[in-house]
Amino acid sequence: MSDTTPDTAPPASMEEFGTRLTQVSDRLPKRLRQCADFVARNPERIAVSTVAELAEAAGVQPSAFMRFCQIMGFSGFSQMQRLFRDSYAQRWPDYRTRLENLKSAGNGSPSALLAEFVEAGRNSLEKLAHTVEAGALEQAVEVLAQARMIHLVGMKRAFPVASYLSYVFDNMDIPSFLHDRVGNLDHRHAILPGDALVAITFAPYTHETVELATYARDKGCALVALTDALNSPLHRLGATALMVSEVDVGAFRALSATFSLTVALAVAVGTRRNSRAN
Amino acid sequence: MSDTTPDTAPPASMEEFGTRLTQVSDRLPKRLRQCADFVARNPERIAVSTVAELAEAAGVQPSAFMRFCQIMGFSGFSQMQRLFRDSYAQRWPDYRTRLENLKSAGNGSPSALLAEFVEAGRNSLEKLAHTVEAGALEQAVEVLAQARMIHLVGMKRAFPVASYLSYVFDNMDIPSFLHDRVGNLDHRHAILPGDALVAITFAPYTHETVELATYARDKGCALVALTDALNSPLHRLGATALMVSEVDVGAFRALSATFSLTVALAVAVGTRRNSRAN
DNA sequence: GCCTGAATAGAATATTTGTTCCAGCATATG
DNA sequence: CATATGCTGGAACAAATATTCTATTCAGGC
Repeated sequence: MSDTTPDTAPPASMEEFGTRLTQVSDRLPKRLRQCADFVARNPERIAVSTVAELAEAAGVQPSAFMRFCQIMGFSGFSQMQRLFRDSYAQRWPDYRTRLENLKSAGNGSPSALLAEFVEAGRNSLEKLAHTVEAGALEQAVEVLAQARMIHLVGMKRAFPVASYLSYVFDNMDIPSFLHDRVGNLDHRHAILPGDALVAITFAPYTHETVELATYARDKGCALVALTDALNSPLHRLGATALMVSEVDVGAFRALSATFSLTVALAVAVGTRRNSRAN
Repeated sequence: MSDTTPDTAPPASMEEFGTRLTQVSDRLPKRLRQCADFVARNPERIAVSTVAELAEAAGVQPSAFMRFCQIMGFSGFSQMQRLFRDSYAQRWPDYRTRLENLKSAGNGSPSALLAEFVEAGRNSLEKLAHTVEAGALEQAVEVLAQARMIHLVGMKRAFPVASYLSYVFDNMDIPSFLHDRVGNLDHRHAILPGDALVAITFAPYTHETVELATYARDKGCALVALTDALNSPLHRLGATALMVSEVDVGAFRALSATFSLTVALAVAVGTRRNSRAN
C-alpha cells in the first residue's frame, strides 16, 4: 500500500457518509469532534459553503476541518462537497451526452427508448421534490378549495393534464369547467368572480392559454399555474405557480412528474373541500 | 450616475428574480436567451455549480453567462449565486427527511401528498421496466408503423393518455384519429381495414373502449392495447398488449409510468415510420 | 517535572474559479 | 453597399478558495 492510498474508499452516498460518521465520531479528538457534530447538525450547509465559512461556524480552524474530511475518507474538502452537491440534485440530466446516447444506443430499439424515458421520468420526479415549494403548493390548494368553480385550461401537450384534472375533480363532485375549445367555442364568459382558473402551459407557451388566464385575472379570479420555468408568462399575471420541468429525451418530454403533481394537487383540494363541507 | 452604478438594484429574493427574468427575457440576444431559459428551467443548479459548469450545460461560454448575470442586475455570478445559496439553505431543512417524514406523519398536508405520489411514481416506473416485454413493445411499434391510420380510444382516466398520443402523432405528421366521443358522436365508420387501433383502458374497464376495440378487430384492424393487467378484456381480443400498472396512493393513481410508456411508444413509432418514408 | 507523541493554529502555497478585456463576427441601419 | 452597433468567443487576469506545511501547544506516561 503506497503512501497516498487512503485507508478506506470515500463514501459514495449519503447513507455511507452517515454510517462512516457514526463509526468514527466516538474516537475523535476535541476539534475533530466539533467538526463531526457540526456536520451532523447542518448537513445542508456543506454543499453551499466554503471551508472557511464552515470552519468558523463550527468553531475550528480551516485546517482542522480539512483533517476531518480526510478522516471521513475523502481526499479533501472538495471531494466531500461534491458528494453533497450531487446528492442535492441527483444526477442532473446532461443534455448533450444524453442526446448522443439516444442517437447511438437508441438505434431504433423501442426497449432502449423506453428505458430512456423511464430514467427521464425518475429524474423528473426527483427534481419535482426540489422545485415545488411547499408554500406555493399549500397556497394553490387553499385557493382552489375556496373557489366556487374551478376552470381548467391547457392546450397541446398540456391538454392531457387539464383533462385529467377535470376527470379527477368530477369524481370528487367538485364543480369544474374544462375549456377545451371544442368547436372553437370560447366559453370565457363562464368565468365569474369567485371562480378560480388552473392554467397549464409549457414552453413554448400557448397563446390562448395565457390569454384566457389574463382574462380571468382581470375578472378578479384566482389563478393557479402549472408551468415549467421561472420565466413563464403566467408568472407575470401573479399566478400561484407550481413549477414542474420534465427531463427531456431528445426533443421529447413525457409528463411523468407533471401527473404526480397534478394528482397530488387534485386530491389535496378534494380532501380540503370535503372537510370544509362537513 | 457613476460608471459602476448598476442600472437597477439586484434582485433580493427569488420572487424578484423571477419578475426580472420575465421582464428581460423577451429582448435578449441568442446566447443570453439561452442562459435565461436554462436558468428558468434549472434554478436549483445555480446554488451548487460553477459558472463553467452552468455555461456548458446551457451551451454558452462562461463569459456569456457572466453578461447574463449582469443584465439580471447582479455585479457578477458570485452575487447571483449568493441569492440562490441563501434560498437553498432555507428550503433544505426538510429536504432529506421530507419523503419519509411527511409520509409517515400523514398529516394531510399537500406536500405530504405530493411526496406520496412522487414515491408512487418512482415505484411505478421501476415496475414498468420489468413488466413491459421487449417483444410486445417491438411488435406494437411495428404494427403501428405499418398502419395506414392510427385510431386512438381512451375514456375517463385513460383519456389523457389517448389525447397525448394524438398530440404527439400529430407533431410527427402521423395520421391519427382520436375517438373522443365529443357530442356523443360515434366515428367507428372511420375505422377501415389497414388501420390500427390503440385502445387504452384500466380497471374497471370502460365498456365503450372495449366495444370499439371489438369492432375494429372484426374489421380486420390491428389492435394495440395499453392496459393494466393480464385479465384485461383487451387480451381476449388478441391485442398486442402493453401492461403498465400504477402504484396507487389510497384510492388514487397517477399516470407517471403510463406516460413514460406512451411517449416511448409514440417516439419509436414515429422514428420507424419516418425512416421507412425516406 | 520532563519527555514523547499527537493535535492544533496560523501562515504559506497551489489550485480552482470568477471576472474582465479585446479582437473578430454578425446584425441592424442609413 | 458602407457604416455603426452590438454580440460572441476565447484568452488573460484577478480573486477566492482549497490544501499543505510547520512551529507551537497540549495531554499523558515515565
